[in-house]
Amino acid sequence: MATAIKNEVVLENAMARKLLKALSDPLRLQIIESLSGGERCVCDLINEIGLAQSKISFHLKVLKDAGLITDRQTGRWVYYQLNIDSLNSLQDWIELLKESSQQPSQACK
Amino acid sequence: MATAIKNEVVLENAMARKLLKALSDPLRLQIIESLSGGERCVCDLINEIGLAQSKISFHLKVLKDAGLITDRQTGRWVYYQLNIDSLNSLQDWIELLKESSQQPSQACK
DNA sequence: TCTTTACATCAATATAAATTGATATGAGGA
DNA sequence: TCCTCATATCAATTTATATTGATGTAAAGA
Repeated sequence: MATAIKNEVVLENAMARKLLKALSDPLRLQIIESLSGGERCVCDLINEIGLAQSKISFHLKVLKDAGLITDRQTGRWVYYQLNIDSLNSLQDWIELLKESSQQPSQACK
Repeated sequence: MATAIKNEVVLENAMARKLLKALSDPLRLQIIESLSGGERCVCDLINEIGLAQSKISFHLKVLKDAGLITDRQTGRWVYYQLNIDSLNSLQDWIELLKESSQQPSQACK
């Protein structure tokens, strides 16, 4: 495999790692699923999910640090949105995984 | 939304949750990436990854319980393989997330 | 039947991550 | 300027998860 391509794959893996970690918490998934309907401000998320504000803020930060969501401030409100690019990367990563995964093993002996 | 479709989405979410959780550990990702090259027996995984056997076994179990991999025993060897169906589900789930995620929020006031 | 090999499981411990309740920040309005 | 509201951050604690080293199991060969 050419070095350039190999580096790409390694990068892709590192990114996937971050994204998957961020997606591994049930509350964060609730947030993600809520944002999948479109941009939301924190106050709406708090109402929708019905949990402590500090909790929501904490998890929003995790998601943002991973690059899964972006934010935009308007006055006192902060609006969050899913970052489509990150979702595409994740899909690409999965696609790569599938590619030659069905090849049979050589028998151990 | 029709009940049948809604239930499907809920199911999809529950499955995604399990898969993402299983994928959230770096060692498990190493295993997954190794298996992305094709079926492997545990002994090969241990050599490739270079870590304690009990550790590998533990994480293989987590991955298997989540449905991400399948196993097949032949004599004393157990071969693991990625489960393509689970990867497809995950891709579908991501696809659904993307669908209407770029809709703008209504302003808070 | 005894031994070895490949793998799984378990109990104890270590590590990492989430929750809680309180406080901080910074924008806007009175 | 002072107050309120929306959100972020923090330290202490709780809870969840991974690691370790030892032991168990089942297949195969001597």
